[in-house]
Amino acid sequence: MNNISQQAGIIKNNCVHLEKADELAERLSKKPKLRIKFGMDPTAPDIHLGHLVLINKINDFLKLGHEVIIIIGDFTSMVGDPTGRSKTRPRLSQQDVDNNAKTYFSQLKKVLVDGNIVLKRNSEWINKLTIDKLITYLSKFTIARLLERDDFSIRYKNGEPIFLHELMYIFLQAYDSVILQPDIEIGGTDQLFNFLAARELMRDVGLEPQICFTMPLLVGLDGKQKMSKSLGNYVGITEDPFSIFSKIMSIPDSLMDNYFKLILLCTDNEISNIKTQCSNNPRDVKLVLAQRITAKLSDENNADDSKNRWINTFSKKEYSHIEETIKIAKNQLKNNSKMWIVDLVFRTNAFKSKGEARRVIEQGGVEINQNKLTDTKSDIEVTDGMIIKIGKKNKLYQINISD
RNA sequence: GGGCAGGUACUCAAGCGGUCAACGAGGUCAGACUGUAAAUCUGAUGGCAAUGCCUUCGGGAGUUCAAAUCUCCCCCUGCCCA
Repeated sequence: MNNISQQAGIIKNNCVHLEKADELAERLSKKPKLRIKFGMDPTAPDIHLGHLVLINKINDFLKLGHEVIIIIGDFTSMVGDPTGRSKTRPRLSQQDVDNNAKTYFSQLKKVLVDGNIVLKRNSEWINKLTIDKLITYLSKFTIARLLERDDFSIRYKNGEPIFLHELMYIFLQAYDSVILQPDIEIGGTDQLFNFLAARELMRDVGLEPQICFTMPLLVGLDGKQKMSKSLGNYVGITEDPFSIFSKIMSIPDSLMDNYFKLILLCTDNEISNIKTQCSNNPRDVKLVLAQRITAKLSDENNADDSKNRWINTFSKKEYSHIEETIKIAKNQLKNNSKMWIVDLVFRTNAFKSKGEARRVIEQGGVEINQNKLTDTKSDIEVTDGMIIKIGKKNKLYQINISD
C-alpha cells in the first residue's frame, strides 16, 4: 500500500491543473478508495492516442485501487460539447451515438488495466430528469458566467450563433457529477470550465465538491491542433500496426518529446538516454518512438515488422508490400492486351475521380513496372503481375488478369 | 412583428451582369530536396477519352443574347427596434 505522498506524486505526474491540490491530499487520507469520474462523448467511432493520455492516468488510479466510473456521454453527445468550438457542433442522432458507444466500450477494454471500473451511460439519469428539477438546477447558472468562456464570447462578439441547447451542455455534464458524486473528475485541459461548473453545482446542492484534475491535450499529427478524429490528425488505437508506425513517423520532430512523455510516460532522463543512443539523429529517435507506440497498441512483433517495412519502403526504397490486387478480365482490354492508362490507374482505390488520377499521372506520381509514365493519352500493355506504384506513399498495386 | 447586414467549392474568404469552374489563404495530393511520409521549395486541386462539353455560388421562380452577380417568393444566421 502506497502512502499518501507517494500516491499523490503518481497522480500528479503530467497533470496540468489540480483544483485543489490540498484537497487531494486530504481526500486521500480520508478515503482509501476514491471515486474518479471520466466522461467521454462518443462523437466519433474511434478511440485515439489523444484519449490514451487520459487512459494512462486512469490506469494509474486503477492500479492504486481507486474506483473509476467511465461515463459514455450518450445523451450529452446528442447535445454537443461547445468547448473550443467556433461553431455549433452538429447534433448526433441516437443511432450514431449508439454505434459509437459500442466501439468505445470495446476499444476501451483494449487499453485499460484491470481494476475497479464501472461503465455508465448518462442517458440513464438525464432521461429521467424532470423539467421542474431541471429548472431548479439551471437557476444556479448565469448567462454572464457562461459568456466568460472564450468559445462563447468570441462567437458572441463576432455575431455568430450560440444556440440555447449549447448552453445546456455545461449543465448536463455537471449534473452527471451530482448523480455520481465523484471525488475527482479527470479530463483534458479544455474541460476545466466544465469541471469547475460541476464542482460549483455540487457545492450548491450540498454535496462535497469534486476535485478537478486536467491533463494536457495531445497535439495531433499536424503538430498544431489537438488530436481529434474530425481534424483527421489522429492515430486510432485499433489501426493496423504499419499505419500506426507510419503516422508516428510523420509527426513534426518538435512533437517527439511530448509523445514520449504523454503516451509512453517516459521521464526526461529516459528521453535523453534514447536520444544519446540514437546519436541525436531525429529520424532514429522517431523510429524508437514509433516502434514503442506501435508495440504499446499492438505487440513487439508487429512493431518490429512495421519498422522493417517502413525502413525498406522509405529509406531503402525497396517496396514489397502490395496494397491491393486489381483483377482485370481479359475481355476488358483492347485487343485483349491494352488499356488506357487513366482507366488502368483508376482501377486502384487510390483516386476519387479519373480527373484526379489523370492529374497524378501528369505530375509524375505513377510508375508502372518501375517506369515513370506521364502521358495521359497513352494505352498501356497490361500484363499479369504488373506492378503499379502510386504516389509519395509508395503504394503498390498488382494486376491480376483473368479470363 | 418591423428595419438592416449576411448565406460562395473540404474550410476560411474574394467576386456583385459577360474575360468565372469562380482571386487568395489553409487543407489535401504530386514533384524536387532530405534525416523521414519532418522542415523547405515548386506545381496541381468540380466531373468527363476533354483545345470542347456538363454540373456548381442557401432553395424556388423570373428578367436578359448572357446571372454567383439584377427582381420576386421562401428557408437559415447576426444586429437594431417593438
